[in-house]
Amino acid sequence: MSSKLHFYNTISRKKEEFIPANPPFVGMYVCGPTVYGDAHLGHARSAITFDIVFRYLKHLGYKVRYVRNITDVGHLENDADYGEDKIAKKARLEQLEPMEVVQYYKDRYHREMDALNNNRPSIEPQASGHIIEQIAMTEKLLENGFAYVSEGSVYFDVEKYAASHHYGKLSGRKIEDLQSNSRDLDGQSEKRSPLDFALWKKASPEHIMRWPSPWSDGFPGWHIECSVMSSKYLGNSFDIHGGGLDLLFPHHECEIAQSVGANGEEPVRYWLHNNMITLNGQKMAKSLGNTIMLHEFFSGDNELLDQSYDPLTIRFFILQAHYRSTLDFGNEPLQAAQKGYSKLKTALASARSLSIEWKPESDEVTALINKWSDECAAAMNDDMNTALTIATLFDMASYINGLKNVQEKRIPSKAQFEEIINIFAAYFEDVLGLGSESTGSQNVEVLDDVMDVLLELRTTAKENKDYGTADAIRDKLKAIGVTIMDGKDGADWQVDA
RNA sequence: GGUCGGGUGGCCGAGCGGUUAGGCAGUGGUCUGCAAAACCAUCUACAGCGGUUCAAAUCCGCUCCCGACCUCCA
Repeated sequence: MSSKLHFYNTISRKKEEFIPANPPFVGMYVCGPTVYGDAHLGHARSAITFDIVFRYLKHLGYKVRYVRNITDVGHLENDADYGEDKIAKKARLEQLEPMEVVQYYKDRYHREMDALNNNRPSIEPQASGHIIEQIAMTEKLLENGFAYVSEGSVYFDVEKYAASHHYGKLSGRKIEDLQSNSRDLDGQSEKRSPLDFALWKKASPEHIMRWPSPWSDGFPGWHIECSVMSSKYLGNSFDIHGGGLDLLFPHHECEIAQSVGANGEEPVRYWLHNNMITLNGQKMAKSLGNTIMLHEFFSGDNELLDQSYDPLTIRFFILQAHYRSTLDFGNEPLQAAQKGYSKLKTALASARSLSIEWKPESDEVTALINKWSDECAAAMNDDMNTALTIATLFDMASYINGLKNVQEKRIPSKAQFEEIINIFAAYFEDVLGLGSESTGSQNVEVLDDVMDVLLELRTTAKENKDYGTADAIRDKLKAIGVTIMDGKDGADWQVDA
């Protein structure tokens, strides 16, 4: 196998071979959620995308430290909400402590990400726990002459920085264009240039989330937490920075400017951005009011949804598209995903319990195994083309299912079949995270025994041509979500997704 | 307006110079007491118009649509 891992690096706009700075260690930072509301499908796509990076790098043998922040200090809002901290606003609305709101949504976020089978990051730092470091970095930027104090707030001086560095290198923006396009926002009089962004913001009197600083009682700016927490846990220069495409500008551009301005080092070697999920061709966003919350998918409780969807169906749906493409949501595609996913899951389960007459090892089967193994690796290595990996898994599933047919000639040896299962499981479960966790082993065993009893009764009924009873057993089980499948040698069953 | 990215068969989606992508749906079979599942076979494509090339969904140009960012956002 000759293919090597390549990522599309946003900053160079090309696929590049991934070579960590300090192998076998890899540092990855991903922009996490603002915990003042529930997660929607877009949050799921980002989390799943970088969970795949995390899992695949580990699969390749790297030691990965995955840092994903929790934003809990709030940021400025425009319009009527100008100057008000998002979390504080919500808190007043609900008469809760701000940190109580944070805790509530953080817990829900974790539960939903767990349900999607995302591995937890290695470190999940909160912005509120790094105020001291954010103040320190702001001081460093003031010292280095890239920031200025104005009315108790501190701003990054973009023009000053741009005189000696390339501001816009990530997003491909030109500073002249930005200047001519900038809009008039309130509070810009404090800034020397509309392009400047806040490092520290003085809190208005009604703003309850606030911390003391050398400049004012206030709160950190929007971008500084990521620069601070990534360098704290991964170093001034680290391998991978991930996030949604919508964060490219200004957020990630500002992160580069801040880090370079403070530390004099280019912070990130590979920039990875996942694309958006669209609904009727438009992206899902809070501001557009067309978001569907994750818990609504799980419960089906949204008028846009025909039914509820299993979290792993959502995961599969997302992985069937490449992470850099937009993915259009719909009930029909989601239902297609549900069936396809179920097919793969069932194929793996039946492979694990398959017993047929094995043949001696054959070159033909060995060639197949090598082909599948290479295809899976090549697909993942090519900028994580999970859609292609899944296509290979479908090939393997067809082969596995076909082994029961008498006309199948390519019967493997026992060892070869075990290798096939290992490859399938390595990608399906470990890399793509699509294996469903078996819950409560003891209950499962009891259920197995109970089902054996029922199937035995039904078989007896069938032998007596008592199809009424046989069908009644099948129908009633179907009604509670268990499907009976009659086969050549006995019946099989599965719990519906 | 500026800067990017798209338009693939009934639906979703890979591919980005020569090979069946794949899934779901449809059709015809096999199997089955019936069903389900599974397997086999099969049908719909590359927005339009030009150009480059032995060869273009894939490269170039134009046209028409659509989206993203520039503002909190995955």
